[in-house]
Amino acid sequence: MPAPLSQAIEDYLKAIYLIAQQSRQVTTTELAGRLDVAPASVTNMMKRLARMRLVRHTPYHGVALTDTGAKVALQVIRHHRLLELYLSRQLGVSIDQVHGEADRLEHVISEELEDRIATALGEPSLDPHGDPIPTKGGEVAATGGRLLTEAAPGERGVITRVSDRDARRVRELAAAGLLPGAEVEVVATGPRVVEIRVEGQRQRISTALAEAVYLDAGDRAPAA
Amino acid sequence: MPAPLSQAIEDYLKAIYLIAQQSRQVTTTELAGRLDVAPASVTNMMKRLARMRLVRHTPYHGVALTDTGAKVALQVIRHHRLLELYLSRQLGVSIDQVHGEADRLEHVISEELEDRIATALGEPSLDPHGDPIPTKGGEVAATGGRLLTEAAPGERGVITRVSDRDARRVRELAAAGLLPGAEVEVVATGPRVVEIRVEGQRQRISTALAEAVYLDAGDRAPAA
DNA sequence: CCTAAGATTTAGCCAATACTAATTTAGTTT
DNA sequence: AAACTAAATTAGTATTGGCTAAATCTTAGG
Repeated sequence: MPAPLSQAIEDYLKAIYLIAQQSRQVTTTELAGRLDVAPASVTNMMKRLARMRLVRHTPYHGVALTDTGAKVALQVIRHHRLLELYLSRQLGVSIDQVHGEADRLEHVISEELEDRIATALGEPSLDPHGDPIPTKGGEVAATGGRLLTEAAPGERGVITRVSDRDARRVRELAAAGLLPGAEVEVVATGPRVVEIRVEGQRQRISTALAEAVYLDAGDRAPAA
Repeated sequence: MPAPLSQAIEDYLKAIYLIAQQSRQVTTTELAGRLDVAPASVTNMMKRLARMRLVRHTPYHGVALTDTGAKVALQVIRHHRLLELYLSRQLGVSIDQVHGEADRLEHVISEELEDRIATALGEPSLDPHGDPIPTKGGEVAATGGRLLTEAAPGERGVITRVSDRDARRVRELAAAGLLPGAEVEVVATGPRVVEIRVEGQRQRISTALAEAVYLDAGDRAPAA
């Protein structure tokens, strides 16, 4: 079997995967920002990962995961999301904290523990933020849905996903009742603020916050 | 707050604590053996830990934890034993595997998660091997009990503790029904083999195996 | 009381992973 | 097309934590 990969390597691969989902280019700076590391450190690591055939690196033009690299990334993401759900559901860890906790645990759980957690949760397919949990084989369900900020006034839908990147933002979303499953109707949109109705309650939230919320592909028109 | 200590440092402190429980001297070689590391590496680390005031190091004569060092060690051991119990009880991880799993998890769980685990378990005081779980304040119950190998034929007692150092040995103990709570009667002792009755069943086990088993301070004489 | 064996430490080295500062490249602007 | 800017890379350095080989200390036996 191959030598186990370091936590640092797993973090880089995960970050590359997640960035690649949103932009066609995975740049050095983007990675550096995401990992809170100097750009030079990223370049360094990219050369190492390329030598290990975990990424393909075109100097000055970004990196992409190889198949092997993607496998690793998906396995780490599976750990992460299973742990998030487990911590939330079985141990009552609050939704804004599960991400940070899982970021550390994801690197140290065994295959066996991963299986037991998945079984205990009933082989779930979504984490508490609505992100899909990759299968052991590395398949991931597509994440559909439209941005709350891109819905027109009058539209309504059910929240399917919220970004888990920043714990504070998640805490604010939770406080506003904006978590997966909640029903939202857009009342009015402005450049800085969005007015919505959540589970009957009228609310105004900042556009920044609303940008972390995704709705299902549901009705464009309000129900009668 | 102080910078968080590395996993390596935590491992050294834990090992020093555990060795100190059994021998008055904590030697370089003993540590090297326990941590599976070269003796020179231990010396190196001892100097570092001494500079950090986590241990007192008398060159050529061993180390001892400072109060600060002992606090850290006990906190790590608390994590370890809570996790062992949690994994065993809530996730069904087998008793010979919990130790290895906990060895990795112990370094990454937050204070908050520690608390939630302790609460979920009802603030337990013993781990699955019968080792006491230190309190948050760093108190540890004394581990009494006599070695199974030192009991005379005819004596009986309840197993209070088994060594968890080697997974294979624990697996053998589990297979023989020799886990904390089991009632044992010593039938005969020899240099290589011990004959016992466990929960009614006659068994012969190697002395090496029996050396990992501790009985309560109970009856020296067999019940009528 | 001296010496050899065994334990410990020292010296010098390496890999992983990060940093800053300096340089180079790519892409855009005039 | 020259020049500028932003991004990326290179060069050189530090720290952590490990290693081997060589030197040194402790201690038990003779």
